[in-house]
Amino acid sequence: MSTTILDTLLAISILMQKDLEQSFEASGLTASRTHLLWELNRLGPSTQRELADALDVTARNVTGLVDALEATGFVTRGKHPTDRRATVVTLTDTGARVMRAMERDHDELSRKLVARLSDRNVASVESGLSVILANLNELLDAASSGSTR
Amino acid sequence: MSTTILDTLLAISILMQKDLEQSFEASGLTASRTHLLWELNRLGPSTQRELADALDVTARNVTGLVDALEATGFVTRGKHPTDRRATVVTLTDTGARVMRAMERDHDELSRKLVARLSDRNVASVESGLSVILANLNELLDAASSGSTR
DNA sequence: TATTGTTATACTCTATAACTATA
DNA sequence: TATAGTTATAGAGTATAACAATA
Repeated sequence: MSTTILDTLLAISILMQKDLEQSFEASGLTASRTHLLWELNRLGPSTQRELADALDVTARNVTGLVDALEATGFVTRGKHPTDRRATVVTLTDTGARVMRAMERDHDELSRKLVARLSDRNVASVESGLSVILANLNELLDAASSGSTR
Repeated sequence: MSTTILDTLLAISILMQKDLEQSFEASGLTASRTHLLWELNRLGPSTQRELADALDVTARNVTGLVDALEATGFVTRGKHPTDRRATVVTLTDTGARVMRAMERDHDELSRKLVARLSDRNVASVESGLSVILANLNELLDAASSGSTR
């Protein structure tokens, strides 16, 4: 039996992760901490609760990640203007600089990924992958509604 | 700027992992333990050293995974016929049954993934992904030879 | 009463280093 | 000497539960 699209996609997943790791390991970051920084960069200054929701992890988990990122100088904790329970997490200059570098790496990977593919091929892969993504979303929706029923 | 192939592939990676998790979480397995079982199923009865190499983790790590899988009845440890230092890990009947179910889930996902795609589209996505996979391999080879230099 | 974030505790995965038994 | 696997130790990520401060 030949290799399927699923197997190729799984192989691609592993290699993409390895490639992205090289971006953040050089900065002394881990995958989870980078993920938090990525969301923080996307959302702008956020409470830990907002980050917990964005990352889909517990509040306790965010406390640990922010502790580590604060200790290593990537983010700072500040007071929330109106809610005295909440903490506002903000990128430091270092954090913002690292995120800009990461965005550049991301864009570069994006380009290199489709090297040796014609524009027409890129378009057909793009549309095919959109269908696959939609299929996956449907599968997971069906599964979760099934198990919740 | 529109969504790129990289972003779509990253989204697909996450959903594929979520879908596959449902296969093994129901059996009380974790991702790492499932990965070990998957390799063991592929290789047949193996020493822990062979598993460590296949999974690209340390020997210590395999000790822990095999401890857990042995305790929960998925594998057994046996003597190596000629090397008295080595341990041979084998799937139990339960382990083998779970792996057959996992293979069925894998095949089913493989089919459902490309639902609503014509055969011709599947072929063009398949060939496009092969090129992308090759591009990634080249990128990582270049990076590792660069950092080893 | 509900929410935000922390402390307390525990489990899994992972790694390095030192060690035992064997090769 | 080298290898297979274990013990010892440590760090990261994750989770649940109890709690204090605040809403």
